[in-house]
Amino acid sequence: MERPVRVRFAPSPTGALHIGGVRTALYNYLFARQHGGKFLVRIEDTDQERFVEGAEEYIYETLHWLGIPADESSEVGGEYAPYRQSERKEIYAKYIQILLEKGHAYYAFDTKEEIEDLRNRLEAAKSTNPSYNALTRQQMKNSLTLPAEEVQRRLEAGEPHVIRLKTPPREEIRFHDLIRGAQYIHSSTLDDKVLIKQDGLPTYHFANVVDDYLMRITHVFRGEEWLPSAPSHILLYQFFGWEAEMPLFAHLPLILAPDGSKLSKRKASEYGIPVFPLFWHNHETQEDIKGYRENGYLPEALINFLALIGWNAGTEQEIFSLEELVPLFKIEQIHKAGARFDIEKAKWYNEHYLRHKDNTELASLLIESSLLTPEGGISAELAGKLVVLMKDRATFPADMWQKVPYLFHAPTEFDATVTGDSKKWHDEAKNFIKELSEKLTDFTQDWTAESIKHFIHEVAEAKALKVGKFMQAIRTATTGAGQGPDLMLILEILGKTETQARWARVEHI
RNA sequence: GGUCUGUUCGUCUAGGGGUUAGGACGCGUCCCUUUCACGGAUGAAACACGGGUUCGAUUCCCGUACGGACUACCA
Repeated sequence: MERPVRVRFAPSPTGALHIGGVRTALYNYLFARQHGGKFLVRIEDTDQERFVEGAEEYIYETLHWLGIPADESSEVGGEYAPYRQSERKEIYAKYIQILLEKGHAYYAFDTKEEIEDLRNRLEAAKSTNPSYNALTRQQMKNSLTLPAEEVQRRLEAGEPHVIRLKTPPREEIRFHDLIRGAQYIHSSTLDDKVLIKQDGLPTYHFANVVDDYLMRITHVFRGEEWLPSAPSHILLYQFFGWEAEMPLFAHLPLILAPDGSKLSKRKASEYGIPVFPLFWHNHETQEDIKGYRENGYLPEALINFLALIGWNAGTEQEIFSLEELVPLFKIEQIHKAGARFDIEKAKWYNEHYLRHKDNTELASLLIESSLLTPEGGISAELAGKLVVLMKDRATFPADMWQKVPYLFHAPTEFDATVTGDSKKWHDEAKNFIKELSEKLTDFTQDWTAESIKHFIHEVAEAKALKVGKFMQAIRTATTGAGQGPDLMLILEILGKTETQARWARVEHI
């Protein structure tokens, strides 16, 4: 009875993948790996009107970037191909026939206007279930109410129609959700879902059940938004006689905006939260939107952060690699309530992984982050030094050069909390800096942080002065900022000539 | 409106009939440090409300309030 675990991530290529979808994919991946099963990606492209060019490639690029690729997909193929629903049309046609023959589905010829009329009437009458359902279908134009000959005639004449699920009027539907436990829903609250649309393609409700069955899916992880329609899916499994092979369901809590509402694109940008994993160009609005990757988030940080939204190992551990997550992930530990997105914590994870990253790797990330900017083409040598200088004070790779503009341009403004403070900025300090610049002419050693430090100390000692008293003044005169990373390393990066020039200018500050 | 679903520090969460209700992010203070940051230490900060059940409820039950999802020939 134990079947090999097979889970699927079933995104719809209607635009860039949403961050919530990324988490769903991650949970699917973790579960599959843990059980030595298969993780598949099935493209749910049955809505031709909403199809967006490039969206499918985007999904795969995201999974590759995060290191959670699919075992079977429309990209790599697999035993149960095709994995694109638009290519499975005949399969659905065959299976809907079974339902039709068994009397669990029926043809409906109603126009959109007629359906809208029905809803308006029912709402006006304060119906508790104002929909096309087991009760109201009696008043509509369908193969249940029309004479068989007329149905036949309409079908042969090619009249537009849909095929609907014949929901039983009074039946308790029960199923077990792995996260929420036992679910009981009365069929009288359901509607007769459209299974096959007028264009001949199936709706999600139908395609998803048929495909999950055919692809031997054992567990369905999907967003909470599917919970209300799950009973209709259960009905489908029952009508097909597939209960024994029905997958177990786990409806994941939603990821919410900081204010507790749905994390929409608009809401997200309002709070400075990226919603997309990668860069996305919206052809409709001509909008370019940066993703987590372009913002400088590391994949391991995103994975760790996402995994902990709505799930917890039950320990006090906060840092998990993908590999660590695999054996630990438990459905029972998935939270029921929606979780608000906390960008500060995401940044903290990024800082953590940044600090633990290999310097060479960081240097190439840094260079990459500068490529399309005026500073572009930061040399490997400079990048290496910047990493040492800035690793501990950066949230994103680009911070390592963006937070030190004075390394690229001499400052024109100087921190007034220093230059305006007579205890920190006085003639003695200015004279000392001036002297440093003059003495630098005779400096012949290698220009390194170490030798520079030695030099400054020597000059100070010769005059019986304490260096500490001038350090902040030197820093401000050099960088314009009263605070920052290691000054000696900054001077080393600046080079002797530039350092001397900046120091020489001290009297004009 | 209806159906479903949820509610522990500001946020993510652990816990579960008797606990000083634990951790993390963020915030405050201190230490380290030439500054800042890192790091370390430390502090403030929560069981939505009302009824039960019970010797005892934050924990179990029922309501209330407040969220959220769904209510398409979209997924």
